[in-house]
Amino acid sequence: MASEAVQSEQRRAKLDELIALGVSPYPVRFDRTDTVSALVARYGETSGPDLEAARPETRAAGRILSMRTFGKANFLALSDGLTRLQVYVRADSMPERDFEIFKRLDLGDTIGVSGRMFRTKTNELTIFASGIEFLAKCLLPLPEKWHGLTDIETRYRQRYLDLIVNPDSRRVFEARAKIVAGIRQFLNARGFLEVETPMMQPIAGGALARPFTTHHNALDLPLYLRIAPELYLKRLTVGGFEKVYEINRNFRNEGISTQHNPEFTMLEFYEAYVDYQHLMTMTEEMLVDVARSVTGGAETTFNGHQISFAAPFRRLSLRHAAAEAASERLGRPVSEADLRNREKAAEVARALHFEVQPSHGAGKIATTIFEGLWEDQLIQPTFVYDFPTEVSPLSKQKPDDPDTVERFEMYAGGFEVANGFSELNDPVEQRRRFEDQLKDRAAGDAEAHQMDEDYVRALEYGLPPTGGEGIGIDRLVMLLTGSPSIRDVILFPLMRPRED
RNA sequence: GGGCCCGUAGCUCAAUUGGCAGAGCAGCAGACUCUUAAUCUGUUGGUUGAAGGUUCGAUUCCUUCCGGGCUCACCA
Repeated sequence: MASEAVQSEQRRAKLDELIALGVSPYPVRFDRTDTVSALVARYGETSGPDLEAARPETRAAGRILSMRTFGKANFLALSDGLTRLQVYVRADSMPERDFEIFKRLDLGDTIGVSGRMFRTKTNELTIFASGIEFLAKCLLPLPEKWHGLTDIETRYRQRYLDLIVNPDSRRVFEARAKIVAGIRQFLNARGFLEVETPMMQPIAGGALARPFTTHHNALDLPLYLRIAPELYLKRLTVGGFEKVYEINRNFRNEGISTQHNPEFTMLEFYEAYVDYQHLMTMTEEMLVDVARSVTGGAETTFNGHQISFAAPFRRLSLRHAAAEAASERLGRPVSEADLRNREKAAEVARALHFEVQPSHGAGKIATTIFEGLWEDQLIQPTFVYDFPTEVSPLSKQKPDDPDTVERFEMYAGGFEVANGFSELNDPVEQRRRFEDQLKDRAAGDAEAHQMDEDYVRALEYGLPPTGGEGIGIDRLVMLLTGSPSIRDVILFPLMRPRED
């Protein structure tokens, strides 16, 4: 029998044999002199004769990912997770005890190898083993060596297995780390201060979304997992931190899709004395900088599209673009003025088969039309700017147009990546906007903003003119790594628990 | 939450119109002193996601449930 349970039994039996030989089954440490990656980096270009002359000694460790045995001459592939290196094992070149260990090894076991570097007859860089130490047992059979692990569900549920056998998966998460590091470097170099603000908040503000709820026992206090750090970061700008940012998790109790995970990572940054125009320029600089650090250039391939982060990004005025697309779709003229008129805008939306709720004003309807007609076509990085005030409770109005705010969203790959605006810093107007939100809330909109008295008070102390922006890190990583699902760029995406 | 699709050995996949559940890898036993998905000989391994139903007979058809994928809605 060789079901999984039986194979596991067989592996355990080999471990018991090692114990009987006096081998420690789970030793505490192995003093390696080099990682496998370091050895390949150092000797990857060194010729066989040069290695024979130098005979460099090493102690390396890793997981066995393949074995080819020939009785007396044996080869195995040792991996440090990042790189593979061949090990040559022969009975007459190591203590008998070490060869007894070797004979009882399974694919997936972790070992330490001491020996010297050389090249085989086929010129492959190899450790000529003079000793083997057993370091950890793999009690379960690994996925197949050639096809790897392709089952999507298993890859997400058992990410460790995915990482062992699928190097491409590992590369995505290495790229993710580079992207985040690149963003920090970019902001730090410009004098931004990284801060941490509450994940648990008495009022879930800063965005329009349903929160997760929790409870603090000692204080008997209902709390929300934050949906955004925005209102806390702006309090810090009131406090005199003129350039702040935070890279951390947000939690939104909404649907799961290829572009949504209930917890996701967001960069938010705020800079005093700048407006949304400045933010757009800065975003172009940041993204091309980060793209270069990951892909080597400004280009990436996503869902079969070649995407370029080279500046300048396309710019579309929301109402203008919505009117233009609606005109084209309906075959009759629709003007921006029409989209500012509630009745006319609603009529256009219905003609386009978009849902219009009684509580929706002209601004919400114009935004719905825009998103419905444009969003999935915005493959190249595009700034959509000048949003209706109605859908932007925290943004500052344009000086000459109170129905429009200085706000933009950046789209790429067919979805929203960033959202930024000139911050509303008039406490009277902010209170009025919150009150509008409360009306929506009373009308049943669970995503409408709550009143935050302390935030209004902070504004009363005076927030300087400030620009602020959020960038969805997961989505940016999707674009820069060519990953079609957000679950491919989150190590442990949320899954429904499975009964084992 | 709605619609469509998927679930067969540890892994990757087959199975004709409803007619004996199979292969490769891994495993096990053996051969082999430079292999590269090593090769060769032999061999183990299945509650076909679960429970019902139709049928002489179900991996196959039907129902329900479980898990997943895509998509729509919500949203970032």
